[in-house]
Amino acid sequence: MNTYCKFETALDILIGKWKPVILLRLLNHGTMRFSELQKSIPDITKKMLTQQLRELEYHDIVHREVYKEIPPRVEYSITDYGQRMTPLLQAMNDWGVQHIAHLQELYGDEQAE
Amino acid sequence: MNTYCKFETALDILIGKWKPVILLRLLNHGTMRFSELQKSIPDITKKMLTQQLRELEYHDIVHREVYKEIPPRVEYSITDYGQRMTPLLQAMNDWGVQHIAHLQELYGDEQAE
DNA sequence: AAACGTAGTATCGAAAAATATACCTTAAGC
DNA sequence: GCTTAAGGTATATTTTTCGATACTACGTTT
Repeated sequence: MNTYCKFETALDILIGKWKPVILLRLLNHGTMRFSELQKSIPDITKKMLTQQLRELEYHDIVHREVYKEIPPRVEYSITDYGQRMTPLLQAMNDWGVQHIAHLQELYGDEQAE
Repeated sequence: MNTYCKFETALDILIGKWKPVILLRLLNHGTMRFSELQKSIPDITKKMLTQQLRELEYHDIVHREVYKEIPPRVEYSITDYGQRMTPLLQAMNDWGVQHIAHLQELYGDEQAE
């Protein structure tokens, strides 16, 4: 690890209020259409959902399949490339779980941060 | 990985324009005093540096050692606990490097995102 | 011909985050 | 008794992100 470091790249595609949730939904669920995603994520607006999905699509993490039907149907799924990211997500998750316990140890219940 | 997922925790302590850089400086350099950090990070303001250091300190990633001298001296370093985070940072970094190459492949040089 | 359903886009504004600027404190040195 | 340097705090302003609302397109149903 030197002065030129790119772990921010991984952050970039993960940050934002909604990206983690969207990713989780798609990872657990396989393929989902827009409306399913929206229903499964309370309080997300169409605008946010679209925006975040487009960003994930740009990064080749999410695939967008449009069916030329009326009413329209658009299905989202994790790409093969995106799947290759799951070990990292898992590692981050494990660290996070561990860290919450660590904070607990340090500060007790005073407020769960 | 299920519906209850905490990889956001790892994100939390890493996000922000400056935290990654600060972490890197301290990881590469060992112990640094405030002014050294500030000099080594172009354009960061005192306020930002202080704020980010305090957050890292709260999470037990950074240690702050105050010397009661005049003029004051305060040295920052990565805690032992913080060191245990480096494999994760490394993994994120590796993924990031790889991902930049992937984007290159997909979109060419059109603009480096 | 009006209403419906799906998957959006467009516009505006509020809230949160980042940045800039000025000021404070301490004791030693001039 | 003013200046200097370290390590800040306080306050204001700019920038970015997020959200609320309204609108579009198009076939199908009523």
